[in-house]
Amino acid sequence: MSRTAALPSVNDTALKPLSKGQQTRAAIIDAALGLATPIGLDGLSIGALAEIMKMSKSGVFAHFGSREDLQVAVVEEYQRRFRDEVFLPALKVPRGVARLRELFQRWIHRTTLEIDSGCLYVSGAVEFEDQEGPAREALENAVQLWMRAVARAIDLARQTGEFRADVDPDQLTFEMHGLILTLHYQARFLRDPHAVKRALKGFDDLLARACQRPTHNA
Amino acid sequence: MSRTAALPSVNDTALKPLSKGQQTRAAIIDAALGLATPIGLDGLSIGALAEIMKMSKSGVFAHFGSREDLQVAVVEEYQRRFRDEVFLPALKVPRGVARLRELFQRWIHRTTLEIDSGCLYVSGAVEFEDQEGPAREALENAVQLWMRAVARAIDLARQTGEFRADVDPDQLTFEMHGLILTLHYQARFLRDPHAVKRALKGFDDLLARACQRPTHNA
DNA sequence: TGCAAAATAGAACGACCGTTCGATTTTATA
DNA sequence: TATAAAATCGAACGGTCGTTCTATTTTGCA
Repeated sequence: MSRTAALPSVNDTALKPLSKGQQTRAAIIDAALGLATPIGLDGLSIGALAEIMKMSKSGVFAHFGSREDLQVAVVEEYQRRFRDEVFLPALKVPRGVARLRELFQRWIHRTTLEIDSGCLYVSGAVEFEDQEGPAREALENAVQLWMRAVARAIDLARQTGEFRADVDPDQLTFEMHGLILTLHYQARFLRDPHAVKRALKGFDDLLARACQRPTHNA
Repeated sequence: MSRTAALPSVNDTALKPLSKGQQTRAAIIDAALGLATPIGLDGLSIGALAEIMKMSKSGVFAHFGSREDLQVAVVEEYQRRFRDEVFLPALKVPRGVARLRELFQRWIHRTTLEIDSGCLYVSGAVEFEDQEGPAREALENAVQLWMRAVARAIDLARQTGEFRADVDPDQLTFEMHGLILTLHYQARFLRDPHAVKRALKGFDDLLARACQRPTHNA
């Protein structure tokens, strides 16, 4: 309840050196993340988590009011890392196509790493499709925020004049998301070794289409 | 074990009018499909299934040697319906772009219906990413078969000369799959009302690109 | 119609789940 | 260092799960 929207940075390194409780809590969340990314948030069990942490079930449980709160904490930590690895570094690249390209490459790179570990934004979306509650809300907020960030980067590429004026940021975001999702699907489930190459090729085609001056219709 | 690859049609209507056991088995699978599409194959519980069927747990269980066999049966039934609704009808359309378009439209249509109910090829892929066994194999076989069917339809559109000669069927299949996956994601999880429109627009762009004569490089 | 075979029921099992509660240990502070 | 607070433990709870048994009922065929 205290920081649903704030999402303070990991690098906030406040002067206080973290109490014992806070640092075990952080360690639990870290372990939970490693457990939830392959199996999913639904498969996350407190018993298994306790075993990894070499703690009692109730000891782990006490750090979160409920399993649901644990799931929310895991989602927020995942979001934090995604933001730090993908979004923030890309802001250093000048706005326009260059930044969008950087954004997508980092997105691809992270997805590539997740071919072995799994992606919470994918598994979570499937698990919480029909299921309401705070965990779903946290997940949806995180994804929506990221989608809007991508659309904004596209819009900036249009404002710089690199993209055609009639490029629809939401449409292009949709198609980029599609490339990521099918990359994940083909590589992680179907074990297709060519998936990364295909996603990059697809993105190049999208860029070419968004840049090209209108040569013809249909 | 008896029909892993055969997958006999529902319309095989053999002369024998189905024994009592066979028809309750079919009814159970039907109910299981309705239960598994929203929740997933992992969430499929024999207890819940028994309640729906108004049978005892052991009564339901007896029709399948194990929960795993039940999952396989559900996947095969899902595959059968997908084939009957999407693939087979499209074969009546002449090969080429027309048939490919028919294929995709039916695919989209089915995905649209599944915005409320869920898709086994999506939820199953997530659930069985790291999990070996017959259920995963059945699922992977079904999806691979469908991917190959799409790629074949694309190749035929190339052979008719409608598509450029350098169009890569697997690449285009990859991108079409992406449109479907993000349609499912955006519509079912994020509840975006524009998702269908975006997927259709994306497909039109893919077609235009595959048809157009090489006007420039860059 | 009679009878073996098939289908279903019902109870019980061990395992794991999230959660609660009271006791105990560890931490942080005055 | 004493002491209140925070952290952790251990046992137990009710629940659901897949699965296994043994009866009992229902089916289908001679």
